[in-house]
Amino acid sequence: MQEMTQYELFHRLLEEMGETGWWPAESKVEIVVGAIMIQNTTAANAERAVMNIGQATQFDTQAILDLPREELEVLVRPAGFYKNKSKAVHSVLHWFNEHDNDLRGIVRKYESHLRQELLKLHGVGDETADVLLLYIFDQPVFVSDKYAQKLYTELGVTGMDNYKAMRKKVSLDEQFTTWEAQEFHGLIDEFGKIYLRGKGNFEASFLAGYQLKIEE
DNA sequence: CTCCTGCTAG
DNA sequence: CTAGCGGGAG
Repeated sequence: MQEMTQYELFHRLLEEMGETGWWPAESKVEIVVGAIMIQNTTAANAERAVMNIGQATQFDTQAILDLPREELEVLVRPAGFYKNKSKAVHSVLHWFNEHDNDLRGIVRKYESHLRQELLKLHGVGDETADVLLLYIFDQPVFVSDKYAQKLYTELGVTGMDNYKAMRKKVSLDEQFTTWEAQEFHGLIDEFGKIYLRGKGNFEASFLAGYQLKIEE
């Protein structure tokens, strides 16, 4: 059993798999839309809905907000949960609009309360809030999605069962830059798609036999 | 805890 | 045919 820190894990993943370029999107609005579409859905289904919305609106905030609810729902449909996700897209973009789409201004205004503010938006829960902090507001946070929970559990970290316990236990090592934190999440998910789906796959991976050391 | 929804890998 | 997705709300 070899021990490694989160930062060492990040570099190991990067060496083995290469840059992921996460979050793959051409604009912040597309990232917001994608972050909501992906909720409990496969990437292929989410991508269809993202493309639908892009074709209809070019990811223009006002164009999306101007869509009648039923039209937006039709575009979202392939990603599933179309009513909730349509509301979620609307609530987040409407909130951005109220702040003149000034993302830096939002960060300055809310500072350390930003996460709590995001959680108030309909359709934004723990994970999506962290995804937005990481890819929209460029803050180096750890996103504990299902793959991260599975990976950390495989690496011997206990108490990964629910988000709050996890957030209390796992925070990124200080040395992570925002870009590294963004890549880290992408790498964990790309790793997860390959090695954390069926059983026995992890044992066959390049991370088998490692223990993750979490700093207190 | 249950429900929300579409899609596909197995 | 069902299990399970890069979750969230009530």
